[in-house]
This record gives sequence, structure tokens and C-alpha cells, in this order.
Amino acid sequence: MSKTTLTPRNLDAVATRFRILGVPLRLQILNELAEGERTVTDLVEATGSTQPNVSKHLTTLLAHRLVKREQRGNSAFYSVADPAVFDLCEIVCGNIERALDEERRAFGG
Amino acid sequence: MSKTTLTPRNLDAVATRFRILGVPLRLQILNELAEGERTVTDLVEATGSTQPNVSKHLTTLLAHRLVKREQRGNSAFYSVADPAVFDLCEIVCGNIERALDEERRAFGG
DNA sequence: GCACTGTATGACCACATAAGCATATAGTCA
DNA sequence: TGACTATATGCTTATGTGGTCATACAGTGC
Repeated sequence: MSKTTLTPRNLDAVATRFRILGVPLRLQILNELAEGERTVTDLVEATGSTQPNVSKHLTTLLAHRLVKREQRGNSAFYSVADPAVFDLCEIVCGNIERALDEERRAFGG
Repeated sequence: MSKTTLTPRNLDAVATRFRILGVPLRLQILNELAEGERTVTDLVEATGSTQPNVSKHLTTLLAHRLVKREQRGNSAFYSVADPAVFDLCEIVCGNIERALDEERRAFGG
């Protein structure tokens, strides 16, 4: 089995990956990329952030192998490197919804 | 289906949860709690960190509903609130291993 | 009450980093 | 070459927060 324990060695790596995903704008970018490849300009429009900011986050995501980059003509096309990221988001979303449900129940909402 | 899109509303919530998991010591604590409930002192010994530090992180984890707390006698027993966290770690670990494999292959290791 | 153990909290420091701005670089077309 | 578009990169600021320390609080037993 691929039961990987959180050894001190990969503990930092796992934490880093979580930390990378812990920024709303980066999630927004990934969520947009879930629809397909996008240029920087596309992502700037989609997120409402500035071009340098988006570009910088893309650099970060690229450095950690969460996205791929392909230069085509004048533009840089980014796409998701590993779709497993979305499994993570699914789980977290499920968690959060469950938590909200419990809260509602607790407060008799 | 429970296909939860990353709306701007829960986007912050998801990012926050990831950010909480993005700290090695917190992962270490959760990993220890995976074995069963532990007191603060247990966790201090297991992690090699200081008591105030462990306590503070436990407070954070508790505030975000990742752990449960039960006072018994003089001690506080902490346990994992939602085992789904470990699914996250599994996925991330898988990701990282795959990435390492690719790197090894790329460098002809 | 007192001494002791276990846990939490407040103040402080140090560091990482997200965001904004200006600017540099790269590619395209004329 | 020059004008234009697209993207990346320094630089700076502001903020958040992990870690340490001292200390306060809570629970137990005498």
C-alpha cells in the first residue's frame, strides 16, 4: 500500500504544499485553471487582481509544480499540473459544509 | 452531488483550512493524535517543542475545529475532530512522491 | 490554606510573505 | 529598427504569525 506516514522528512514538504494552497488568490487561480488552460491576462480578468500579483503567484505555483507553463506566441499559457489538487479542495469543502451544518444544528438554525 | 464549487464565499474558508495545515508542527501534532488522544504533555514530548508553543497550536487547531478537547482531571486530552484530515495528507503525500519519482527519472537517478 | 503539576495566556521578537508600484524583459508585427 | 502587447521581476510596505519567555490560571492532594 502507499500508506505514507508523515515522517519528519516529508512533513515539511506536506506542510509547504498546504501552505501554498492556503492563499485565496492562488485557489482562485487554480479554480479558474480547472476549466482549462489560461493566459496571465485571462487570470487577471478572472480574479480581479493585478497583473504583477497574478504573475507572481503563478511563479510560486510553478515553482512548486502545481501548474505547468507553456509559452505560445506572446502569451504564457498556464494549466494545472496535477488534478489531485481538486480532490483536496473537495474534501476540505465537504469538511467545511459539515461543520456549517453542525453549527446550524447547534444554534437551531 | 456534493460538487462544491470554490465560490468566493467558501474560498476564504478553504484557504484558511489549508493555511492551518501548512505548519509542520501542527501536522506533527495531528499525526501524533492519529494514534489516539494525547495530553499536552504527551505532545510536547512527542514533538520536542515547548509547552506554550504546543498549547498555542492546539488552541489554533481547536478554534478551527480540527481537534477536540476534553478536560479530565488535571490534564487536557486532545483528539482529532475529523479524520478526513488524514485523507488530505495521504493525497499530498502521494503527490509529493510522484513528483520525487519524476525528478529521479528526469535526472536519471 | 499550601505546594505541586498541568495548561493557557500575554508580551515580545523575528521572520515570511502578500500586495502594490514601477520597471525590465520578451515576443509580435509593421 | 520602432511601436505595441504580454509577462516577469525588483523594491518597498504592511501584516500576519510562529517561536520564546515569563507568568497566570486551573486542578489535585496534603
